[in-house]
Amino acid sequence: MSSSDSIPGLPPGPAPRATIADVAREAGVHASTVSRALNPATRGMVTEGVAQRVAEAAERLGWRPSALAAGLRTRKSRTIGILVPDLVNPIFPPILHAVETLLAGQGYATLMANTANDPAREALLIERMATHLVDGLMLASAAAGTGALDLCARFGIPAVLINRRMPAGCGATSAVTNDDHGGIGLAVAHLLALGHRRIAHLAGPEGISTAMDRLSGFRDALAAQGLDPDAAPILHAGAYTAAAGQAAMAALLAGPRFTAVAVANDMLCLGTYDALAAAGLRVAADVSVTGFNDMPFVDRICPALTTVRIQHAAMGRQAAEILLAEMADPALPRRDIRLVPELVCRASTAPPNPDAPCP
Amino acid sequence: MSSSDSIPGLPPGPAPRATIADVAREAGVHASTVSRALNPATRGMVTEGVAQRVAEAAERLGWRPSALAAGLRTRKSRTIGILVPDLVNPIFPPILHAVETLLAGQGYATLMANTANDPAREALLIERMATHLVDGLMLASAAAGTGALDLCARFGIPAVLINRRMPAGCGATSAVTNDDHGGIGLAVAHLLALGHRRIAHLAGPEGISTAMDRLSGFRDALAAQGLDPDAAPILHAGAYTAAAGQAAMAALLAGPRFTAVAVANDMLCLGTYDALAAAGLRVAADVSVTGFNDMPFVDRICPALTTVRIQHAAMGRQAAEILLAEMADPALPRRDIRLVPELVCRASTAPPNPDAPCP
DNA sequence: TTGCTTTCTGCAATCGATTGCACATTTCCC
DNA sequence: GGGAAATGTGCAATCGATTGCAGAAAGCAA
Repeated sequence: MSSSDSIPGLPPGPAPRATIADVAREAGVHASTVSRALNPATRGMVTEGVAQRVAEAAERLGWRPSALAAGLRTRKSRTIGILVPDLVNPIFPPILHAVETLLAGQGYATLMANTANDPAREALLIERMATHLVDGLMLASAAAGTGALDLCARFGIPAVLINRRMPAGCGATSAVTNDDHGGIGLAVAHLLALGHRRIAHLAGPEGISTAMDRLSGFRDALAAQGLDPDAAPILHAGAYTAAAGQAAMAALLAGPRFTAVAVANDMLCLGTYDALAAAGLRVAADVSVTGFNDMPFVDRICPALTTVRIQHAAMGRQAAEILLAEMADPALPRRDIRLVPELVCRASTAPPNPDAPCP
Repeated sequence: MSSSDSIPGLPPGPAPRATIADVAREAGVHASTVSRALNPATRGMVTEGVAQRVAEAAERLGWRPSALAAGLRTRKSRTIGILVPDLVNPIFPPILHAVETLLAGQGYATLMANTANDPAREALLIERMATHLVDGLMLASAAAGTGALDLCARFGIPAVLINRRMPAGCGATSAVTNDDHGGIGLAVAHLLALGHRRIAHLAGPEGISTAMDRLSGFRDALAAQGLDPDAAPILHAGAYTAAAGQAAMAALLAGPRFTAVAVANDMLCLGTYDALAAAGLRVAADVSVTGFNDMPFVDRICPALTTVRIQHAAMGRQAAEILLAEMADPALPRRDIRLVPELVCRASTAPPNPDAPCP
């Protein structure tokens, strides 16, 4: 039944793959004709009957194109690389999924790699992607001070940024990100509307655009309401992880009092919940918490998180489309897409509680 | 500053990549010598001084190997493919992460693709992986009746299965899975110990080994305590999704009464929670629920899920190691690794409540 | 110095598909 | 019916690295 049965008298192992030359022999034409007949783009250069014969021969021999051989000649691998900073953060799988689906539909394979937020590892991975001759690269790992884009430029690899931008003036690369500045404004407006006046900000790691934009958005949103941003407790977490969030929140709690905190990212919120619990404070009842990303499952945690929803799938899709377009025509102007987020109100926010215990 | 500055008088765009021939010219030796000097494995065939000179020339020209050209000749792409059934299910990212990390350490790139549980799509993706000449394939998407392994055999691609096995007698392929049969037994034993006697099973989709093994494990665990498995309410969900879990749980609730349910997978538990809430029943207090996988974040849902923890990272790591070993020596005997799971008791289970409302 | 290894390097073929160019048909038009 | 244009195929070079084989150089013994 299995096609791997070995034929007696022949060496074991699968039959060597048929090449275009085998197909040519089988069909009684030249290899170049086979190539033209089998490639949809050049199929028209060949007589209908010949194309038919070649297709049948190829089918009979079980011929499969070799992306390596074709790529060597055409200098295209039909492969796209994507670098994510932290695969285990659940905001990335939906993005990755959208990217992979769109690219697969266009016949591209996706080389995925995880930088673990490590610039050295990122550089190594970009080199390896270059070695594999990826036709384009999607970077979800952008951060200030890494030479990622320089590397891409040196290798001549078209690139787009996802989710994170580069600091301004860092060369022209298209990016698809969220309106982080405006998004955090939604959260702050919501807290203000609930009556909060002493609002803290648990910011993301410095050097990452999402952190910086949300921080400035936070300050601007306060200022717009006549509040003094410099009076607000603000602290940067060391990383976008629950553990870093817990540590930073504990530190915030040790400072001046506040009744609500706008957190830069949902992952940090998980730690924030832990820190509040450890301090004997209840989320919402004592301290309101807002997140950012609406990552999967935060609607099911306790209490369900009020957060700023971003468009995961649209982000991946658009970035992939832009990359393909720029690969086809490198002269295309670079684009800077900001997807608009929306606030999702759940149970982690409430009006300020004057009786809240002081930690 | 940027290395992509174009030199006046030269055509724009990045400089064409240096080839081994360029390095040879620069170093004053033959291309074959360059190849030997630059390849760690053959480095010894060349005089120290020459190797030095070649290395410097390569450095100066910014030479990068072309995996395509090398692969064409050696028939190895230094690329491994991995097929997951549903990237958005959070049990896969940790597995993927472990695989990617281990493979990257060995110099392999990882081609990732999502089958969306669709056998046709899976076949297409395997073909594409073959086109890209992957050196090996990791399948987390195994299901009965798909020709995935036949395809791999036909293309001569070494493969290992992760998380899901093939039905018995389906050819020899190494697999790294959980002891699903024993794992669900832990959950059932826990429920029995709490005093439950009428225990239902919300099973996974038919045809998937995890579902079938957990089902038989559930029945055997009941039988071992002298309970009649045929009396237990059992229903298969249509897919490993929250929505399918909710639908199946609603259907179970319409049947004979039970005080606890052992659910085949954490994703289904999310839907189970929803269905119970819709029926006016409280998790734990009215109906105890156990899951399987201990996927990320189920410790933070409400109430925290009692579940069977599997070894995500170890699974990915071991599977990758086995694949590499079998690639190096195809004659190696096939292995069938079962990782042992453990029960994690949280808040979704409690002694049976005689006063629970009847839905 | 001769003769025989041992070491190192160069030569050229090779992997499999693509493509510019040339040649051979066929078609068309006057 | 002859010449020009259009169309279809074959030829051979090419992409960039690897590797079996052969020859040159160096080392060593006699």
